[in-house]
Amino acid sequence: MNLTPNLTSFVMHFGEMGSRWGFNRTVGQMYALLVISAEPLTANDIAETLNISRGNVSMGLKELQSWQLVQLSHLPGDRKDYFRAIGSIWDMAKRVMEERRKREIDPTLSLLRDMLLDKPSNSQEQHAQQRLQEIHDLLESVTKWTNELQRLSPDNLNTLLKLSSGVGKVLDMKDKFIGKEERKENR
Amino acid sequence: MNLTPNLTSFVMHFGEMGSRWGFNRTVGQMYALLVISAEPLTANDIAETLNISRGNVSMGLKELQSWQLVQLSHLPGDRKDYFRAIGSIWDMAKRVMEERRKREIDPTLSLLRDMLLDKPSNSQEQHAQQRLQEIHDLLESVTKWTNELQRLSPDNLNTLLKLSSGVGKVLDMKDKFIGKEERKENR
DNA sequence: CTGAAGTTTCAGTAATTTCTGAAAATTATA
DNA sequence: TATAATTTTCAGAAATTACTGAAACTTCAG
Repeated sequence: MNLTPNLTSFVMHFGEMGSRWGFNRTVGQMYALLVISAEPLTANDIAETLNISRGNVSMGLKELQSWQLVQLSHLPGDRKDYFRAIGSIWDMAKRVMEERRKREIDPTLSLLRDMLLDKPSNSQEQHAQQRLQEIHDLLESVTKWTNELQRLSPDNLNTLLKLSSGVGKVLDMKDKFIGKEERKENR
Repeated sequence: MNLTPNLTSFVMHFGEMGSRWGFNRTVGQMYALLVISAEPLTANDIAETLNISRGNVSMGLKELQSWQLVQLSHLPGDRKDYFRAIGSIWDMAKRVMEERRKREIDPTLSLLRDMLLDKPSNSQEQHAQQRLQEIHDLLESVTKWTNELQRLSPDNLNTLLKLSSGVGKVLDMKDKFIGKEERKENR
């Protein structure tokens, strides 16, 4: 398959970004290609279009499938495996968030839980535990919140994002009007 | 400086996680160490405690300063540079979010804006542009929303997180009660 | 100005991650 | 069952990223 220069540059860019989003360059390229492609593609199509090895494509597709971003399908009378991107772009964002939470937050949270069970054995640990507690609470809030997001439909996610920025403004107002003393109590 | 085994394992763990959060292993370790330490530390303290080279510490501190997570301070009558973690843990979360948005979202958003200005030159581009538009809109929403978050105090951030999960439930209810037809119109 | 105390830089090396491609495995067809 | 079509695996090569440590630089005190 041949891409226009514009689309090629998008695919390449997405590859670079991919590495920041948790998958490697070629996996990013592969996903971008599948997203913009109108029809499902075979692994060979992908390898050819992106100039990467067949083996690499196979591994990349496996990863994209494990992220549930890509789906295998078959054409009648054709033995080859065809792949296409599944879900809306919001679904993909949710998947990425969830995956990142698993990798980036969950392990730390569980380590922190364990550490906070131990009584601090000296003043160094005493001070450290306060800090750890703060981190723990933060991560726990974020986890709860992302769980919540997972359950929402794309429509509702959109609504929520918009509501949130409004609420942010309201909370700001509250701060402006309520006296310092009262605010201190809430800390 | 000598850490208890517990704290050592936390620092090491944070190092591993660091690489997933956008900075490398030793930078993560350095930050963890500074966060749990009651007093500011010198670059030498850090190098010794973590068993890493002095040069590496220097580079790492520079990076942490650029993220505005660590601050240089001086002790009276002492020429050495002391460093400490600044801000609450929420401030650090905000910084990480902002930094990641800059690296992970902004460049893609600006590429997409440019691409969407071009008229699609054939049916392949036609289809692709629809997809790109969706991605663009998503990224733009997320950007607006993170800008909003940046402005909130830790207190209000907390409140907002809690509110959001409530709102999520309400939106769910709406979906349950409103008939399918009506929902379709909103798509 | 000199040198001691401290910090930064950066070329080279080490460690890690990604990619290739040939061989092995799988699956369908005749 | 044999064989042809296709996919997967994985050892090693290539590319990337992180780290070291010696040399260069900065700053200050005498």
